[in-house]
Amino acid sequence: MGHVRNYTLGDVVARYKRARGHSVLHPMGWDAFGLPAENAARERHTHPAKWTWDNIAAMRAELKRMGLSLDWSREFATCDPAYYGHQQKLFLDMLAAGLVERRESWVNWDPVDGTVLANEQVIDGRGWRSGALVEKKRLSQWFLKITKFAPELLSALDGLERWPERVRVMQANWIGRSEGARLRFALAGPVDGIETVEVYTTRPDTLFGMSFLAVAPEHPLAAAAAARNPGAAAFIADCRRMGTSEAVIETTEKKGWDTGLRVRHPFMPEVTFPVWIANFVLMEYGTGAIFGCPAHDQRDLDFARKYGLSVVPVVLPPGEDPATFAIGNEAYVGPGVAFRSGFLDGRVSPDEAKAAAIAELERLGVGAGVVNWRLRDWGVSRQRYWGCPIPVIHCETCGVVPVPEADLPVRLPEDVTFERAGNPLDHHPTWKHVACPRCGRPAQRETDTCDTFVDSSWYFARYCSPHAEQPLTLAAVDHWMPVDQYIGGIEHAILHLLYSRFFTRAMKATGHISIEEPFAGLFTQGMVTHESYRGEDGRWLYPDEVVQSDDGSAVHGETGEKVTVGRVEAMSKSKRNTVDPGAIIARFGADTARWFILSDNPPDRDMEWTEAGVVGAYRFTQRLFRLAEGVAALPTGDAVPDTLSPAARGLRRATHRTIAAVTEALESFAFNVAVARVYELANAIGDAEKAADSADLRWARREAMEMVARLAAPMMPHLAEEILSRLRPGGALVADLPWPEADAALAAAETVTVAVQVMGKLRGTVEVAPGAAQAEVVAAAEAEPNVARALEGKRVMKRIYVPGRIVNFVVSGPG
RNA sequence: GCGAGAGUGGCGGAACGGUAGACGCAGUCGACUCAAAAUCGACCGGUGUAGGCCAUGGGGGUUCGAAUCCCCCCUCUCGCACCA
Repeated sequence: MGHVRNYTLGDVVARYKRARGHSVLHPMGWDAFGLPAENAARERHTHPAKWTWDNIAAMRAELKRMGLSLDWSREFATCDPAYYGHQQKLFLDMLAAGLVERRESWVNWDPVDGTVLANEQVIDGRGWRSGALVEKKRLSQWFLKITKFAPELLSALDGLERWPERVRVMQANWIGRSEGARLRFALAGPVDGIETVEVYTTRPDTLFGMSFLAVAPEHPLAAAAAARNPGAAAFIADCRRMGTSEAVIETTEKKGWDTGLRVRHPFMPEVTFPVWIANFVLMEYGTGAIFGCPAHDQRDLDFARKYGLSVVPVVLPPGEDPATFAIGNEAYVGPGVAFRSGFLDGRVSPDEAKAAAIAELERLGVGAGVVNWRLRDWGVSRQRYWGCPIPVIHCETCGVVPVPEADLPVRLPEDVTFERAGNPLDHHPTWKHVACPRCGRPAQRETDTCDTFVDSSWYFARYCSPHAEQPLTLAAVDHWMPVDQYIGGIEHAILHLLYSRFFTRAMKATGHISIEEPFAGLFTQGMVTHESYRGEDGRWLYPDEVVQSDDGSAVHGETGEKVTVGRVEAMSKSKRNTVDPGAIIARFGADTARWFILSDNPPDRDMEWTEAGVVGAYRFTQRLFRLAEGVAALPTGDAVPDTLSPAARGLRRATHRTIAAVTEALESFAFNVAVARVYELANAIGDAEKAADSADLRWARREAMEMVARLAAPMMPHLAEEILSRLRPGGALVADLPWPEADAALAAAETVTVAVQVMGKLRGTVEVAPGAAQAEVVAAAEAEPNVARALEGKRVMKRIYVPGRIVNFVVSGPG
């Protein structure tokens, strides 16, 4: 249902923009690789390809029934070699351009299943299937060098004006530009030839407040310590069981191990500090080592308190006395003045003191000011079957050799088994054994496949020329790209959208496209949620198994057992709180489903799917149809009226105001408001039915009814056509008509209601002409009886008048 | 833990810093009906006999005026790099 909502929103935009005269490309495709297909294969002994294609067929049928105005001639699936072969070409071009790199990194390893686990497959540190304690394991992996583009991925965010501000902020924080210093601490005595430890810090101004140095468990110095100290080795082994996800690392209890090694302070060579291994220091960020200043960093403080390390404040907050200022359980991270800091004393922290500290580090030749990025390169290797094969060959003589272009696509073998643990591509009997394209000797294919984020990082551009023999054709992408309106869930705010932004740049660098930013406009929609239900034995129940009993409580429709109604949450198969779109369409029709989806709430929020809401939408479709039949039955041939009775003028005003209001609502994605305006106009037509019949009112009713159909058409296209065909037998299709324009003169108000306040409290309202002079409005306001009573005995100090809106009297006096 | 959002009647929600609750759902009463459904009409935040007062998660602040802007707090949601 989440997809159905997403595509319904897109279809409204597509139909609306088409009516506004735009040439709209509204395609559909399938992001079809990934874990779910492999999980299904393991659990149900079906082939991932069959499972995937069956799902695609079912979903395609569903979308077609929704009446989406999609260009199906451009459809493709990412699991089709006709698609992923082009992706392999892109990969090879990026490899040649130096945008791909092979290096080692850590993965979650399930020692029992003998397989790499996704973070979501690690539950409380254990493999989801085997229950074994997960270990970190080092593997050689492929990386796309997104960090090369970090500066422009950040700066270009400013140009994405039609993106939600929060998404831009999240991406900026994710890229994480920071200015700080890299500096080397000399070890008091070298270990295994290691003489210094390099540290990155954003707070060189607090160096004099140092109390320890900490390295990541994966840091070479940690390994050196482990080699001579079993305790350190055990601590590192313990850290290896923590998993690789940052959320886990950050929420796990902070722990450390004192290696016994010591480093000299760069500004105070005679003073040394202990070197700890800490489980919260990330090898991937900065240099994998930090200096700890507990007084001015909360995490360092927690660590120092736990292990009894010194806490020395060196930044004095404004108004504090240097003699008495002390740190309790909260680090001071605000601005101040450096003290107890040697040559930094008296400098303003952080800015001035930072600059001075960096200058000194540079003078001493032990460090430098640097810009650091939080963004890491994108590891795309997956040790899995159901993904795009990475098109390289490993040869003992030639090393890594790209698959020749003529041999693309590298196809997945179909005869694979999921009975064995590990990657089916790796233990396939023949697939990986090939001759080296360069020297002809026996060699092996890469058995890793691509992260599915790669598949979804360029599909939007492929729609421009979906059948081309190259990945993209410049003429087509130059014509269509960038995507004018992209719609997706907020859960994609960072990864998918950032990868796509990077990939577009990488495609430009390899000559496939001429733009940098793939999505000019972005809208993030909320999830679809539903109540969840459980039977007496705690098993989850589907909504259509549950009925209301006579006393209003929920019971099982067949067995009558009591049902516990759980919280409203995102639809998921595991909780069975899903609704089948096909069944809804069969029962109520596509327009009802679309109307409910759009009317329920603002599209960027989560929507709750309710039976009552669907029924309400269905009733409205019936009501519109009845109204239309009533209007269609009126005698035709009335001329455009020259003068209007009050009833007809009122209806025409409502019609033209509705045109303006619906247009504005659609432009701003306020589809629920657009729906409300259509309801209002329908209500006005209903009222007009009861008024005395006259030629001008008949004309106004026809106009109003036609506009209801045309304004609702992007949302309920089928009924709109039906209504218009009755109003204008043999006439145009709504889909072929331009979007209606409001007549400002007809929409104009005859009087406006001005609210009258006394000291900001509403005391009455007055009706005035739209252009009435201030003096006139204020006089009318003062004359209003209730206002006059409130003003009695008071002195009016000030009269505030906002034309057409409000008068506010500021008074003084008793009471 | 860190980053980003959200919070308004019984429910979904509306509201350029200017009459809080448009519109819909549910509900109550009435009409129609033998009856029910459908449909149509009226009512529908709380409280008070009333003038009124109280109400937009909680607490402060800015302003003639705050759901809207600022600060602190609470709750929920999304993301945290191998779910996509």
